[in-house]
Amino acid sequence: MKKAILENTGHGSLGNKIFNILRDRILNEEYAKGQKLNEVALSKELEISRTPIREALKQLELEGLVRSEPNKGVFVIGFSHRDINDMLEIRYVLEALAVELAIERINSVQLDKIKEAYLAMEEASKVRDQDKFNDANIAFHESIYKGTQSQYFEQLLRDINYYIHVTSRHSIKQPNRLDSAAIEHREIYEAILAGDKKRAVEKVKKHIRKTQFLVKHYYESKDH
Amino acid sequence: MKKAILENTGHGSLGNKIFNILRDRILNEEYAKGQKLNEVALSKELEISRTPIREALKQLELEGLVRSEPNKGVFVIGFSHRDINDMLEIRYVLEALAVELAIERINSVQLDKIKEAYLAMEEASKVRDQDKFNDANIAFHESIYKGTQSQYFEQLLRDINYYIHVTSRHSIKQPNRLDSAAIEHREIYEAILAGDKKRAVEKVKKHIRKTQFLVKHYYESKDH
DNA sequence: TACCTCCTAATTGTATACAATTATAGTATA
DNA sequence: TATACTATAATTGTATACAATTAGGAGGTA
Repeated sequence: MKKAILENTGHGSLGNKIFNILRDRILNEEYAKGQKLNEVALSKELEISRTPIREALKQLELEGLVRSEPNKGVFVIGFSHRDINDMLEIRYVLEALAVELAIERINSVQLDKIKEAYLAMEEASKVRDQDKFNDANIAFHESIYKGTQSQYFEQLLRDINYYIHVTSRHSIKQPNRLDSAAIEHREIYEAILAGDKKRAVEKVKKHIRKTQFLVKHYYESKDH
Repeated sequence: MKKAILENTGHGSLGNKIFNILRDRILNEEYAKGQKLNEVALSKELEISRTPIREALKQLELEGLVRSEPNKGVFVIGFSHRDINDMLEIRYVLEALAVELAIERINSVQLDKIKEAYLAMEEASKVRDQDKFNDANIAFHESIYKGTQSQYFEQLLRDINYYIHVTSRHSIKQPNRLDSAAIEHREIYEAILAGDKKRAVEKVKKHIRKTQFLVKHYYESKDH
């Protein structure tokens, strides 16, 4: 019964599945800030042993979503609007760097995937399919990360992007945003294809700043 | 007998100690690239159970130093000179961003620690104490990271900095580098103290670029 | 009441046992 | 010889048992 929760959740070991579940819970603020994540309670709830739970908690700790106090337990750190904004600032500089490296190093397969993702975004934009658009959006950026041919870079940006995406996905759900976002991605793709670093960096920066502005605006309007 | 290896190695749980040991081994290239890290072999060598070993391997995986194949094991990824340079590029943009944020947010305690670290560097430079200089250097930068008041930022930059420090520490061991490095840090500190973002960013960038140049030069001369 | 001490229960840390998967080697077959 | 199959060993994944540490409360004392 309860195990259904595990079935549609990522692939790989139980630990990874639990990690995905807990990460989403934290990013969706289902746990209060500072709340302790009890191992046996979680293992009972999810009907598995403590071992995969501990694996997942370790992973969350390294992602910076919980902090672990020796012999005491792990506690939810949570995040503020400022944290989200900081993440976007980090993403701003790193995406710009990534696209520069990608232009130098990307191969044709990865380039095709960018194009594919961009076309999917354009299509999703036309039919107003937010979910499809989001998936294509993620695929677009991850293809750029892969293009850097840097394992570390790829992983780093994927994590940051996921964090931002989950925490601020509501703020981007604006129907008329899809069209402009599609255009922005097209511009980025074309600059990469042309091997024009300067233009690519400029377009990426413009895109991230726009996203940042929307997120910020969303939270400010929510606070008042 | 063998347990002596664990005694001077970090604090906290066994898993963390093992993590530190294995990370240093990988960064010091004591394991060949692609080599498999066998859990029972490691647990026998270090005379502990598999549990802390697995913890450490998980941590290494998230740091991007090993990759894990389901039901097969974890394998050393290793790193190239290009990886080190990529790290320095990432550090270049992130340190610049960090110092900007730090100027906005830093408190007096953290500011004092920067000053303290800078003075220690100057002293170490005078007496040509490389180890003391390195420690102070790390403390200096980590105080800036803390000044951002961003848990995530702090952790991210600490990891990157450690990676760079361990992999390229030989290249920076140049006695006459100490003096100029001390001056560079002094300039950074003074700019932070004055709250001059523009100048601080400029000085940080100059400092990282210089480090990057030395590391690059070192590896290029080693290759030929 | 306030504070200390001790005891017990709860919780985390580590070791071991068991299950599931994968690698290896040997044999049979074409 | 080369290939496919099978049995066995080795290895990882998960569960459970045990050890060490911490939290919380009962009871005593000033």
